[in-house]
Amino acid sequence: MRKEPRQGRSRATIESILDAAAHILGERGWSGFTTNAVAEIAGVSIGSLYQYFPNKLALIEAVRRRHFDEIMGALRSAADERVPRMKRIEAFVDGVILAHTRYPAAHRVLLEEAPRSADSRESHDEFGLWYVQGCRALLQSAGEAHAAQGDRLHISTQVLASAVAGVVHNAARQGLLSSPGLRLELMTLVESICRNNELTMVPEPGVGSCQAFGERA
Amino acid sequence: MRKEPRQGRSRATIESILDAAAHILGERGWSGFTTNAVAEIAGVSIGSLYQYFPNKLALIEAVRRRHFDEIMGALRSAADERVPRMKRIEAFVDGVILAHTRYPAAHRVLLEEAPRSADSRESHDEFGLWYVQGCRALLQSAGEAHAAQGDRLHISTQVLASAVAGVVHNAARQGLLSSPGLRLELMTLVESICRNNELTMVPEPGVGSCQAFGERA
Amino acid sequence: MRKEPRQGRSRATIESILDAAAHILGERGWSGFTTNAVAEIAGVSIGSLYQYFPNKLALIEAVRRRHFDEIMGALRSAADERVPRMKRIEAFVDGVILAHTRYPAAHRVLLEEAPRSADSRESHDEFGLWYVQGCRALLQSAGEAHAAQGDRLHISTQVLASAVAGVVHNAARQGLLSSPGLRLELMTLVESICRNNELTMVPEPGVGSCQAFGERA
Amino acid sequence: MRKEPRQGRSRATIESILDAAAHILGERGWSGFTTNAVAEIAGVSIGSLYQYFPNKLALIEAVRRRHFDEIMGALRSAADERVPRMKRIEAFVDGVILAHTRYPAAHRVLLEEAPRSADSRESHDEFGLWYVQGCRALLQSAGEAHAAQGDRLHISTQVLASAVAGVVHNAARQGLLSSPGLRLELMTLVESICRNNELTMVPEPGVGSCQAFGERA
DNA sequence: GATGAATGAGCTTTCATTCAT
DNA sequence: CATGAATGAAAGCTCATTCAT
Repeated sequence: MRKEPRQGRSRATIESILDAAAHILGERGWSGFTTNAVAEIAGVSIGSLYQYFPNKLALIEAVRRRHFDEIMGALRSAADERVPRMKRIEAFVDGVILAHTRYPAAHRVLLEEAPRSADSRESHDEFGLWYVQGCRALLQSAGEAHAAQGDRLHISTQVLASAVAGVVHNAARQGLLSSPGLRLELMTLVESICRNNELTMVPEPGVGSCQAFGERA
Repeated sequence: MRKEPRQGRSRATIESILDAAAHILGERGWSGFTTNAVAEIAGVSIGSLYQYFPNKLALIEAVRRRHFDEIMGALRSAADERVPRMKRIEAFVDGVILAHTRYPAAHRVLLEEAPRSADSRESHDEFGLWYVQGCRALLQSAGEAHAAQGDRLHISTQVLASAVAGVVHNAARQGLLSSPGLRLELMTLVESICRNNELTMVPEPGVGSCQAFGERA
Repeated sequence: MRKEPRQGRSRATIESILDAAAHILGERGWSGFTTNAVAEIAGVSIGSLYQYFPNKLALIEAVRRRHFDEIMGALRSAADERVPRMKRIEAFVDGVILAHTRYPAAHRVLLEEAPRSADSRESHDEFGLWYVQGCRALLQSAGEAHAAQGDRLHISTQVLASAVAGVVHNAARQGLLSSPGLRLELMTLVESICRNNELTMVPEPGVGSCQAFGERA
Repeated sequence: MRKEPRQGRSRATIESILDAAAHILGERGWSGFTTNAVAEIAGVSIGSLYQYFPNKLALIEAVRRRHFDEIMGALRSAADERVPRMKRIEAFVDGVILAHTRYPAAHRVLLEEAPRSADSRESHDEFGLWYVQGCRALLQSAGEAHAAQGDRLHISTQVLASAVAGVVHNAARQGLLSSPGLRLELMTLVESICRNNELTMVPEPGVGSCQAFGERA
């Protein structure tokens, strides 16, 4: 951000710019996301937009931050180890779904299409990193002592993170976000990944189908 | 395609253009996908490119077709009902992974970012439709007589399709495509979704944890 | 026009663009009429041009309108039925000549070469229609009660319109626009067509040479 | 022309190229006149076209020559001084109309839109010059001893040439070429210009309305 | 502070022309 | 002789960004 808003009206201006940005991102995709369009939808002049955001990337970075803050909230509420596992998963899924209800399509664009700011490129994306870390925490806390580690944990984490993202973003596109069935299916999915993470470590016959593919290598 | 190649060298030209296109799509994303860049990477003049592809959209449509043909091959080999369920899932997962090894990142861009050709816009994307249909077939054949139907099946299908896509595309980005762990985890994921599709229809106590969320509404 | 100018300087920009456009149209013809050339001559950037005119066609349409407004003024001043016929013809010819003095060659290009905007294509060109209507009015008012009608009038109108256009545009090309002889000859031409329109309806021997070709079919 | 055709088939090739060129010129105008399009319509490869015509300009120059030969034929037949004036005008008008019946719209494009070959630019266009000379000859022969000269003749010639061209080309566009009324009106027009050329030299009261504008300057 | 006019690099696409086959 | 694949300059147009008002 170029300068901090000092008065109330500039804070409102910034807010309307961010809303317009999220709206356009979801509605027209990254290729339809132009600063002029954002300014017009926000009802601000293009000059005002550039008074607060030095360039296009800084603008989506701000939008991204808002979105990710919501996601991270969901992950934090799922990280409380005193709560039983199911409840944690439920909190995670509900939080993630909730975070996508305002601008359903925007988040996928943010995560998949929009380029990362230059500096965070190589050290992985900052926000993406946090999200993955949150997923790993969930896996570890879920599996408690039995949780996998190393490569195995890394892969499970990636699978959990990307499966949830894929399902939620697609559901947003299909208008299925508020469907109870989707919520249920998603919880089952998360739970299944969590449980599989434990099981493959201490394979016990008959517990689940997972052992059908029992790790040999 | 604007015209069929008659001489040998033009066939080679077309092939190199498609390769370059897939390469750039994966490397620079949709916004970095410019016809000039494709021509340059392909080592042909921009004019040659336009001799075979009337416009940018026709070009990605051709790339998309190549990619989707591979995916559909995987789905077809998983559709053989005489083969046991596990084998079918294995064939599907292996086929999907294989289809992403040449240009790992390109397919996500193709599916998520790149705009569809104007005519296939409203009737859903033709290729996307086929992919989803293939997933539904897998679910139905997997669940045999017990398979869910209607809304429930619709959601399960979307979840299967988007979870697999999400995981594979992310794995491609992370360089995990060839990891055996990823393959295993993915098969477990698919199997879990398939099994859950049955179970929630005819819930039997003790079979799986899925009933923990047993449908109430 | 894409947007109305709000500040003074933009009005000047638009004016200079239109002037440059008319200039180039006359100097280099339609094939030499490129938006980049117009912008350069106008002394503005190509981006500024496109801020006011959404595309090339909208630009010439604006130039055309300016030109046609002048022509229509000439026709209107020739439509006053209280004025004697000769005076009306004089007003028409003088008006038409005057309308071509600023950018002598531009108008021919506008009328003959430049493509019409897509929407006015089939319903005949709007401006061309007005011009022809004006010519027909002149013929009818000139011939008073004796004026021809139907097919005959249609042809006379087309001949009047195209002969005047042809002569004036050629005179502009040859630098003869300001020659008094041209003005005289043009008036004679118009008067002759008007008179011929009457005579062939009520052929009286000896009145004019026109009956030499007296209509037989 | 790049090389003279030696065999029969190449003569046929050239003929079909010229026909295609005239066709396209009339149908799509100068901006739609592309060498590739001509080759395609002619049913020849683009390479063959360039074997006979070194460039685009040489091609239209050839088309122009064919057209002008027909026009010049009309003018020649109107130049025979032993024939009475009316007959000469009739021959001219009929010849001009006939010359436009094959590719009605092509000739206007040729005369008005298409650029002249570089060398004939400044010394006026060669063909255009011939046409104007023919018109002057008609005027002089028509007016016999009384014909005007100098500036006066120059202007009359330009008016005659441009009026006829304007009317005929417009008639071609409107599909009026074969209308007997058009032929009649055109002859009257030519005759009127011829007669006016004489009359203004030896003004006699009461003969025609032309003296109403009697030259004062 | 806010505005919006101005900028120009860069994109997609066309088409006259050459030359290997 | 004929073919058509290949070329690339140049066109129309967009949009991130600056800066005078």
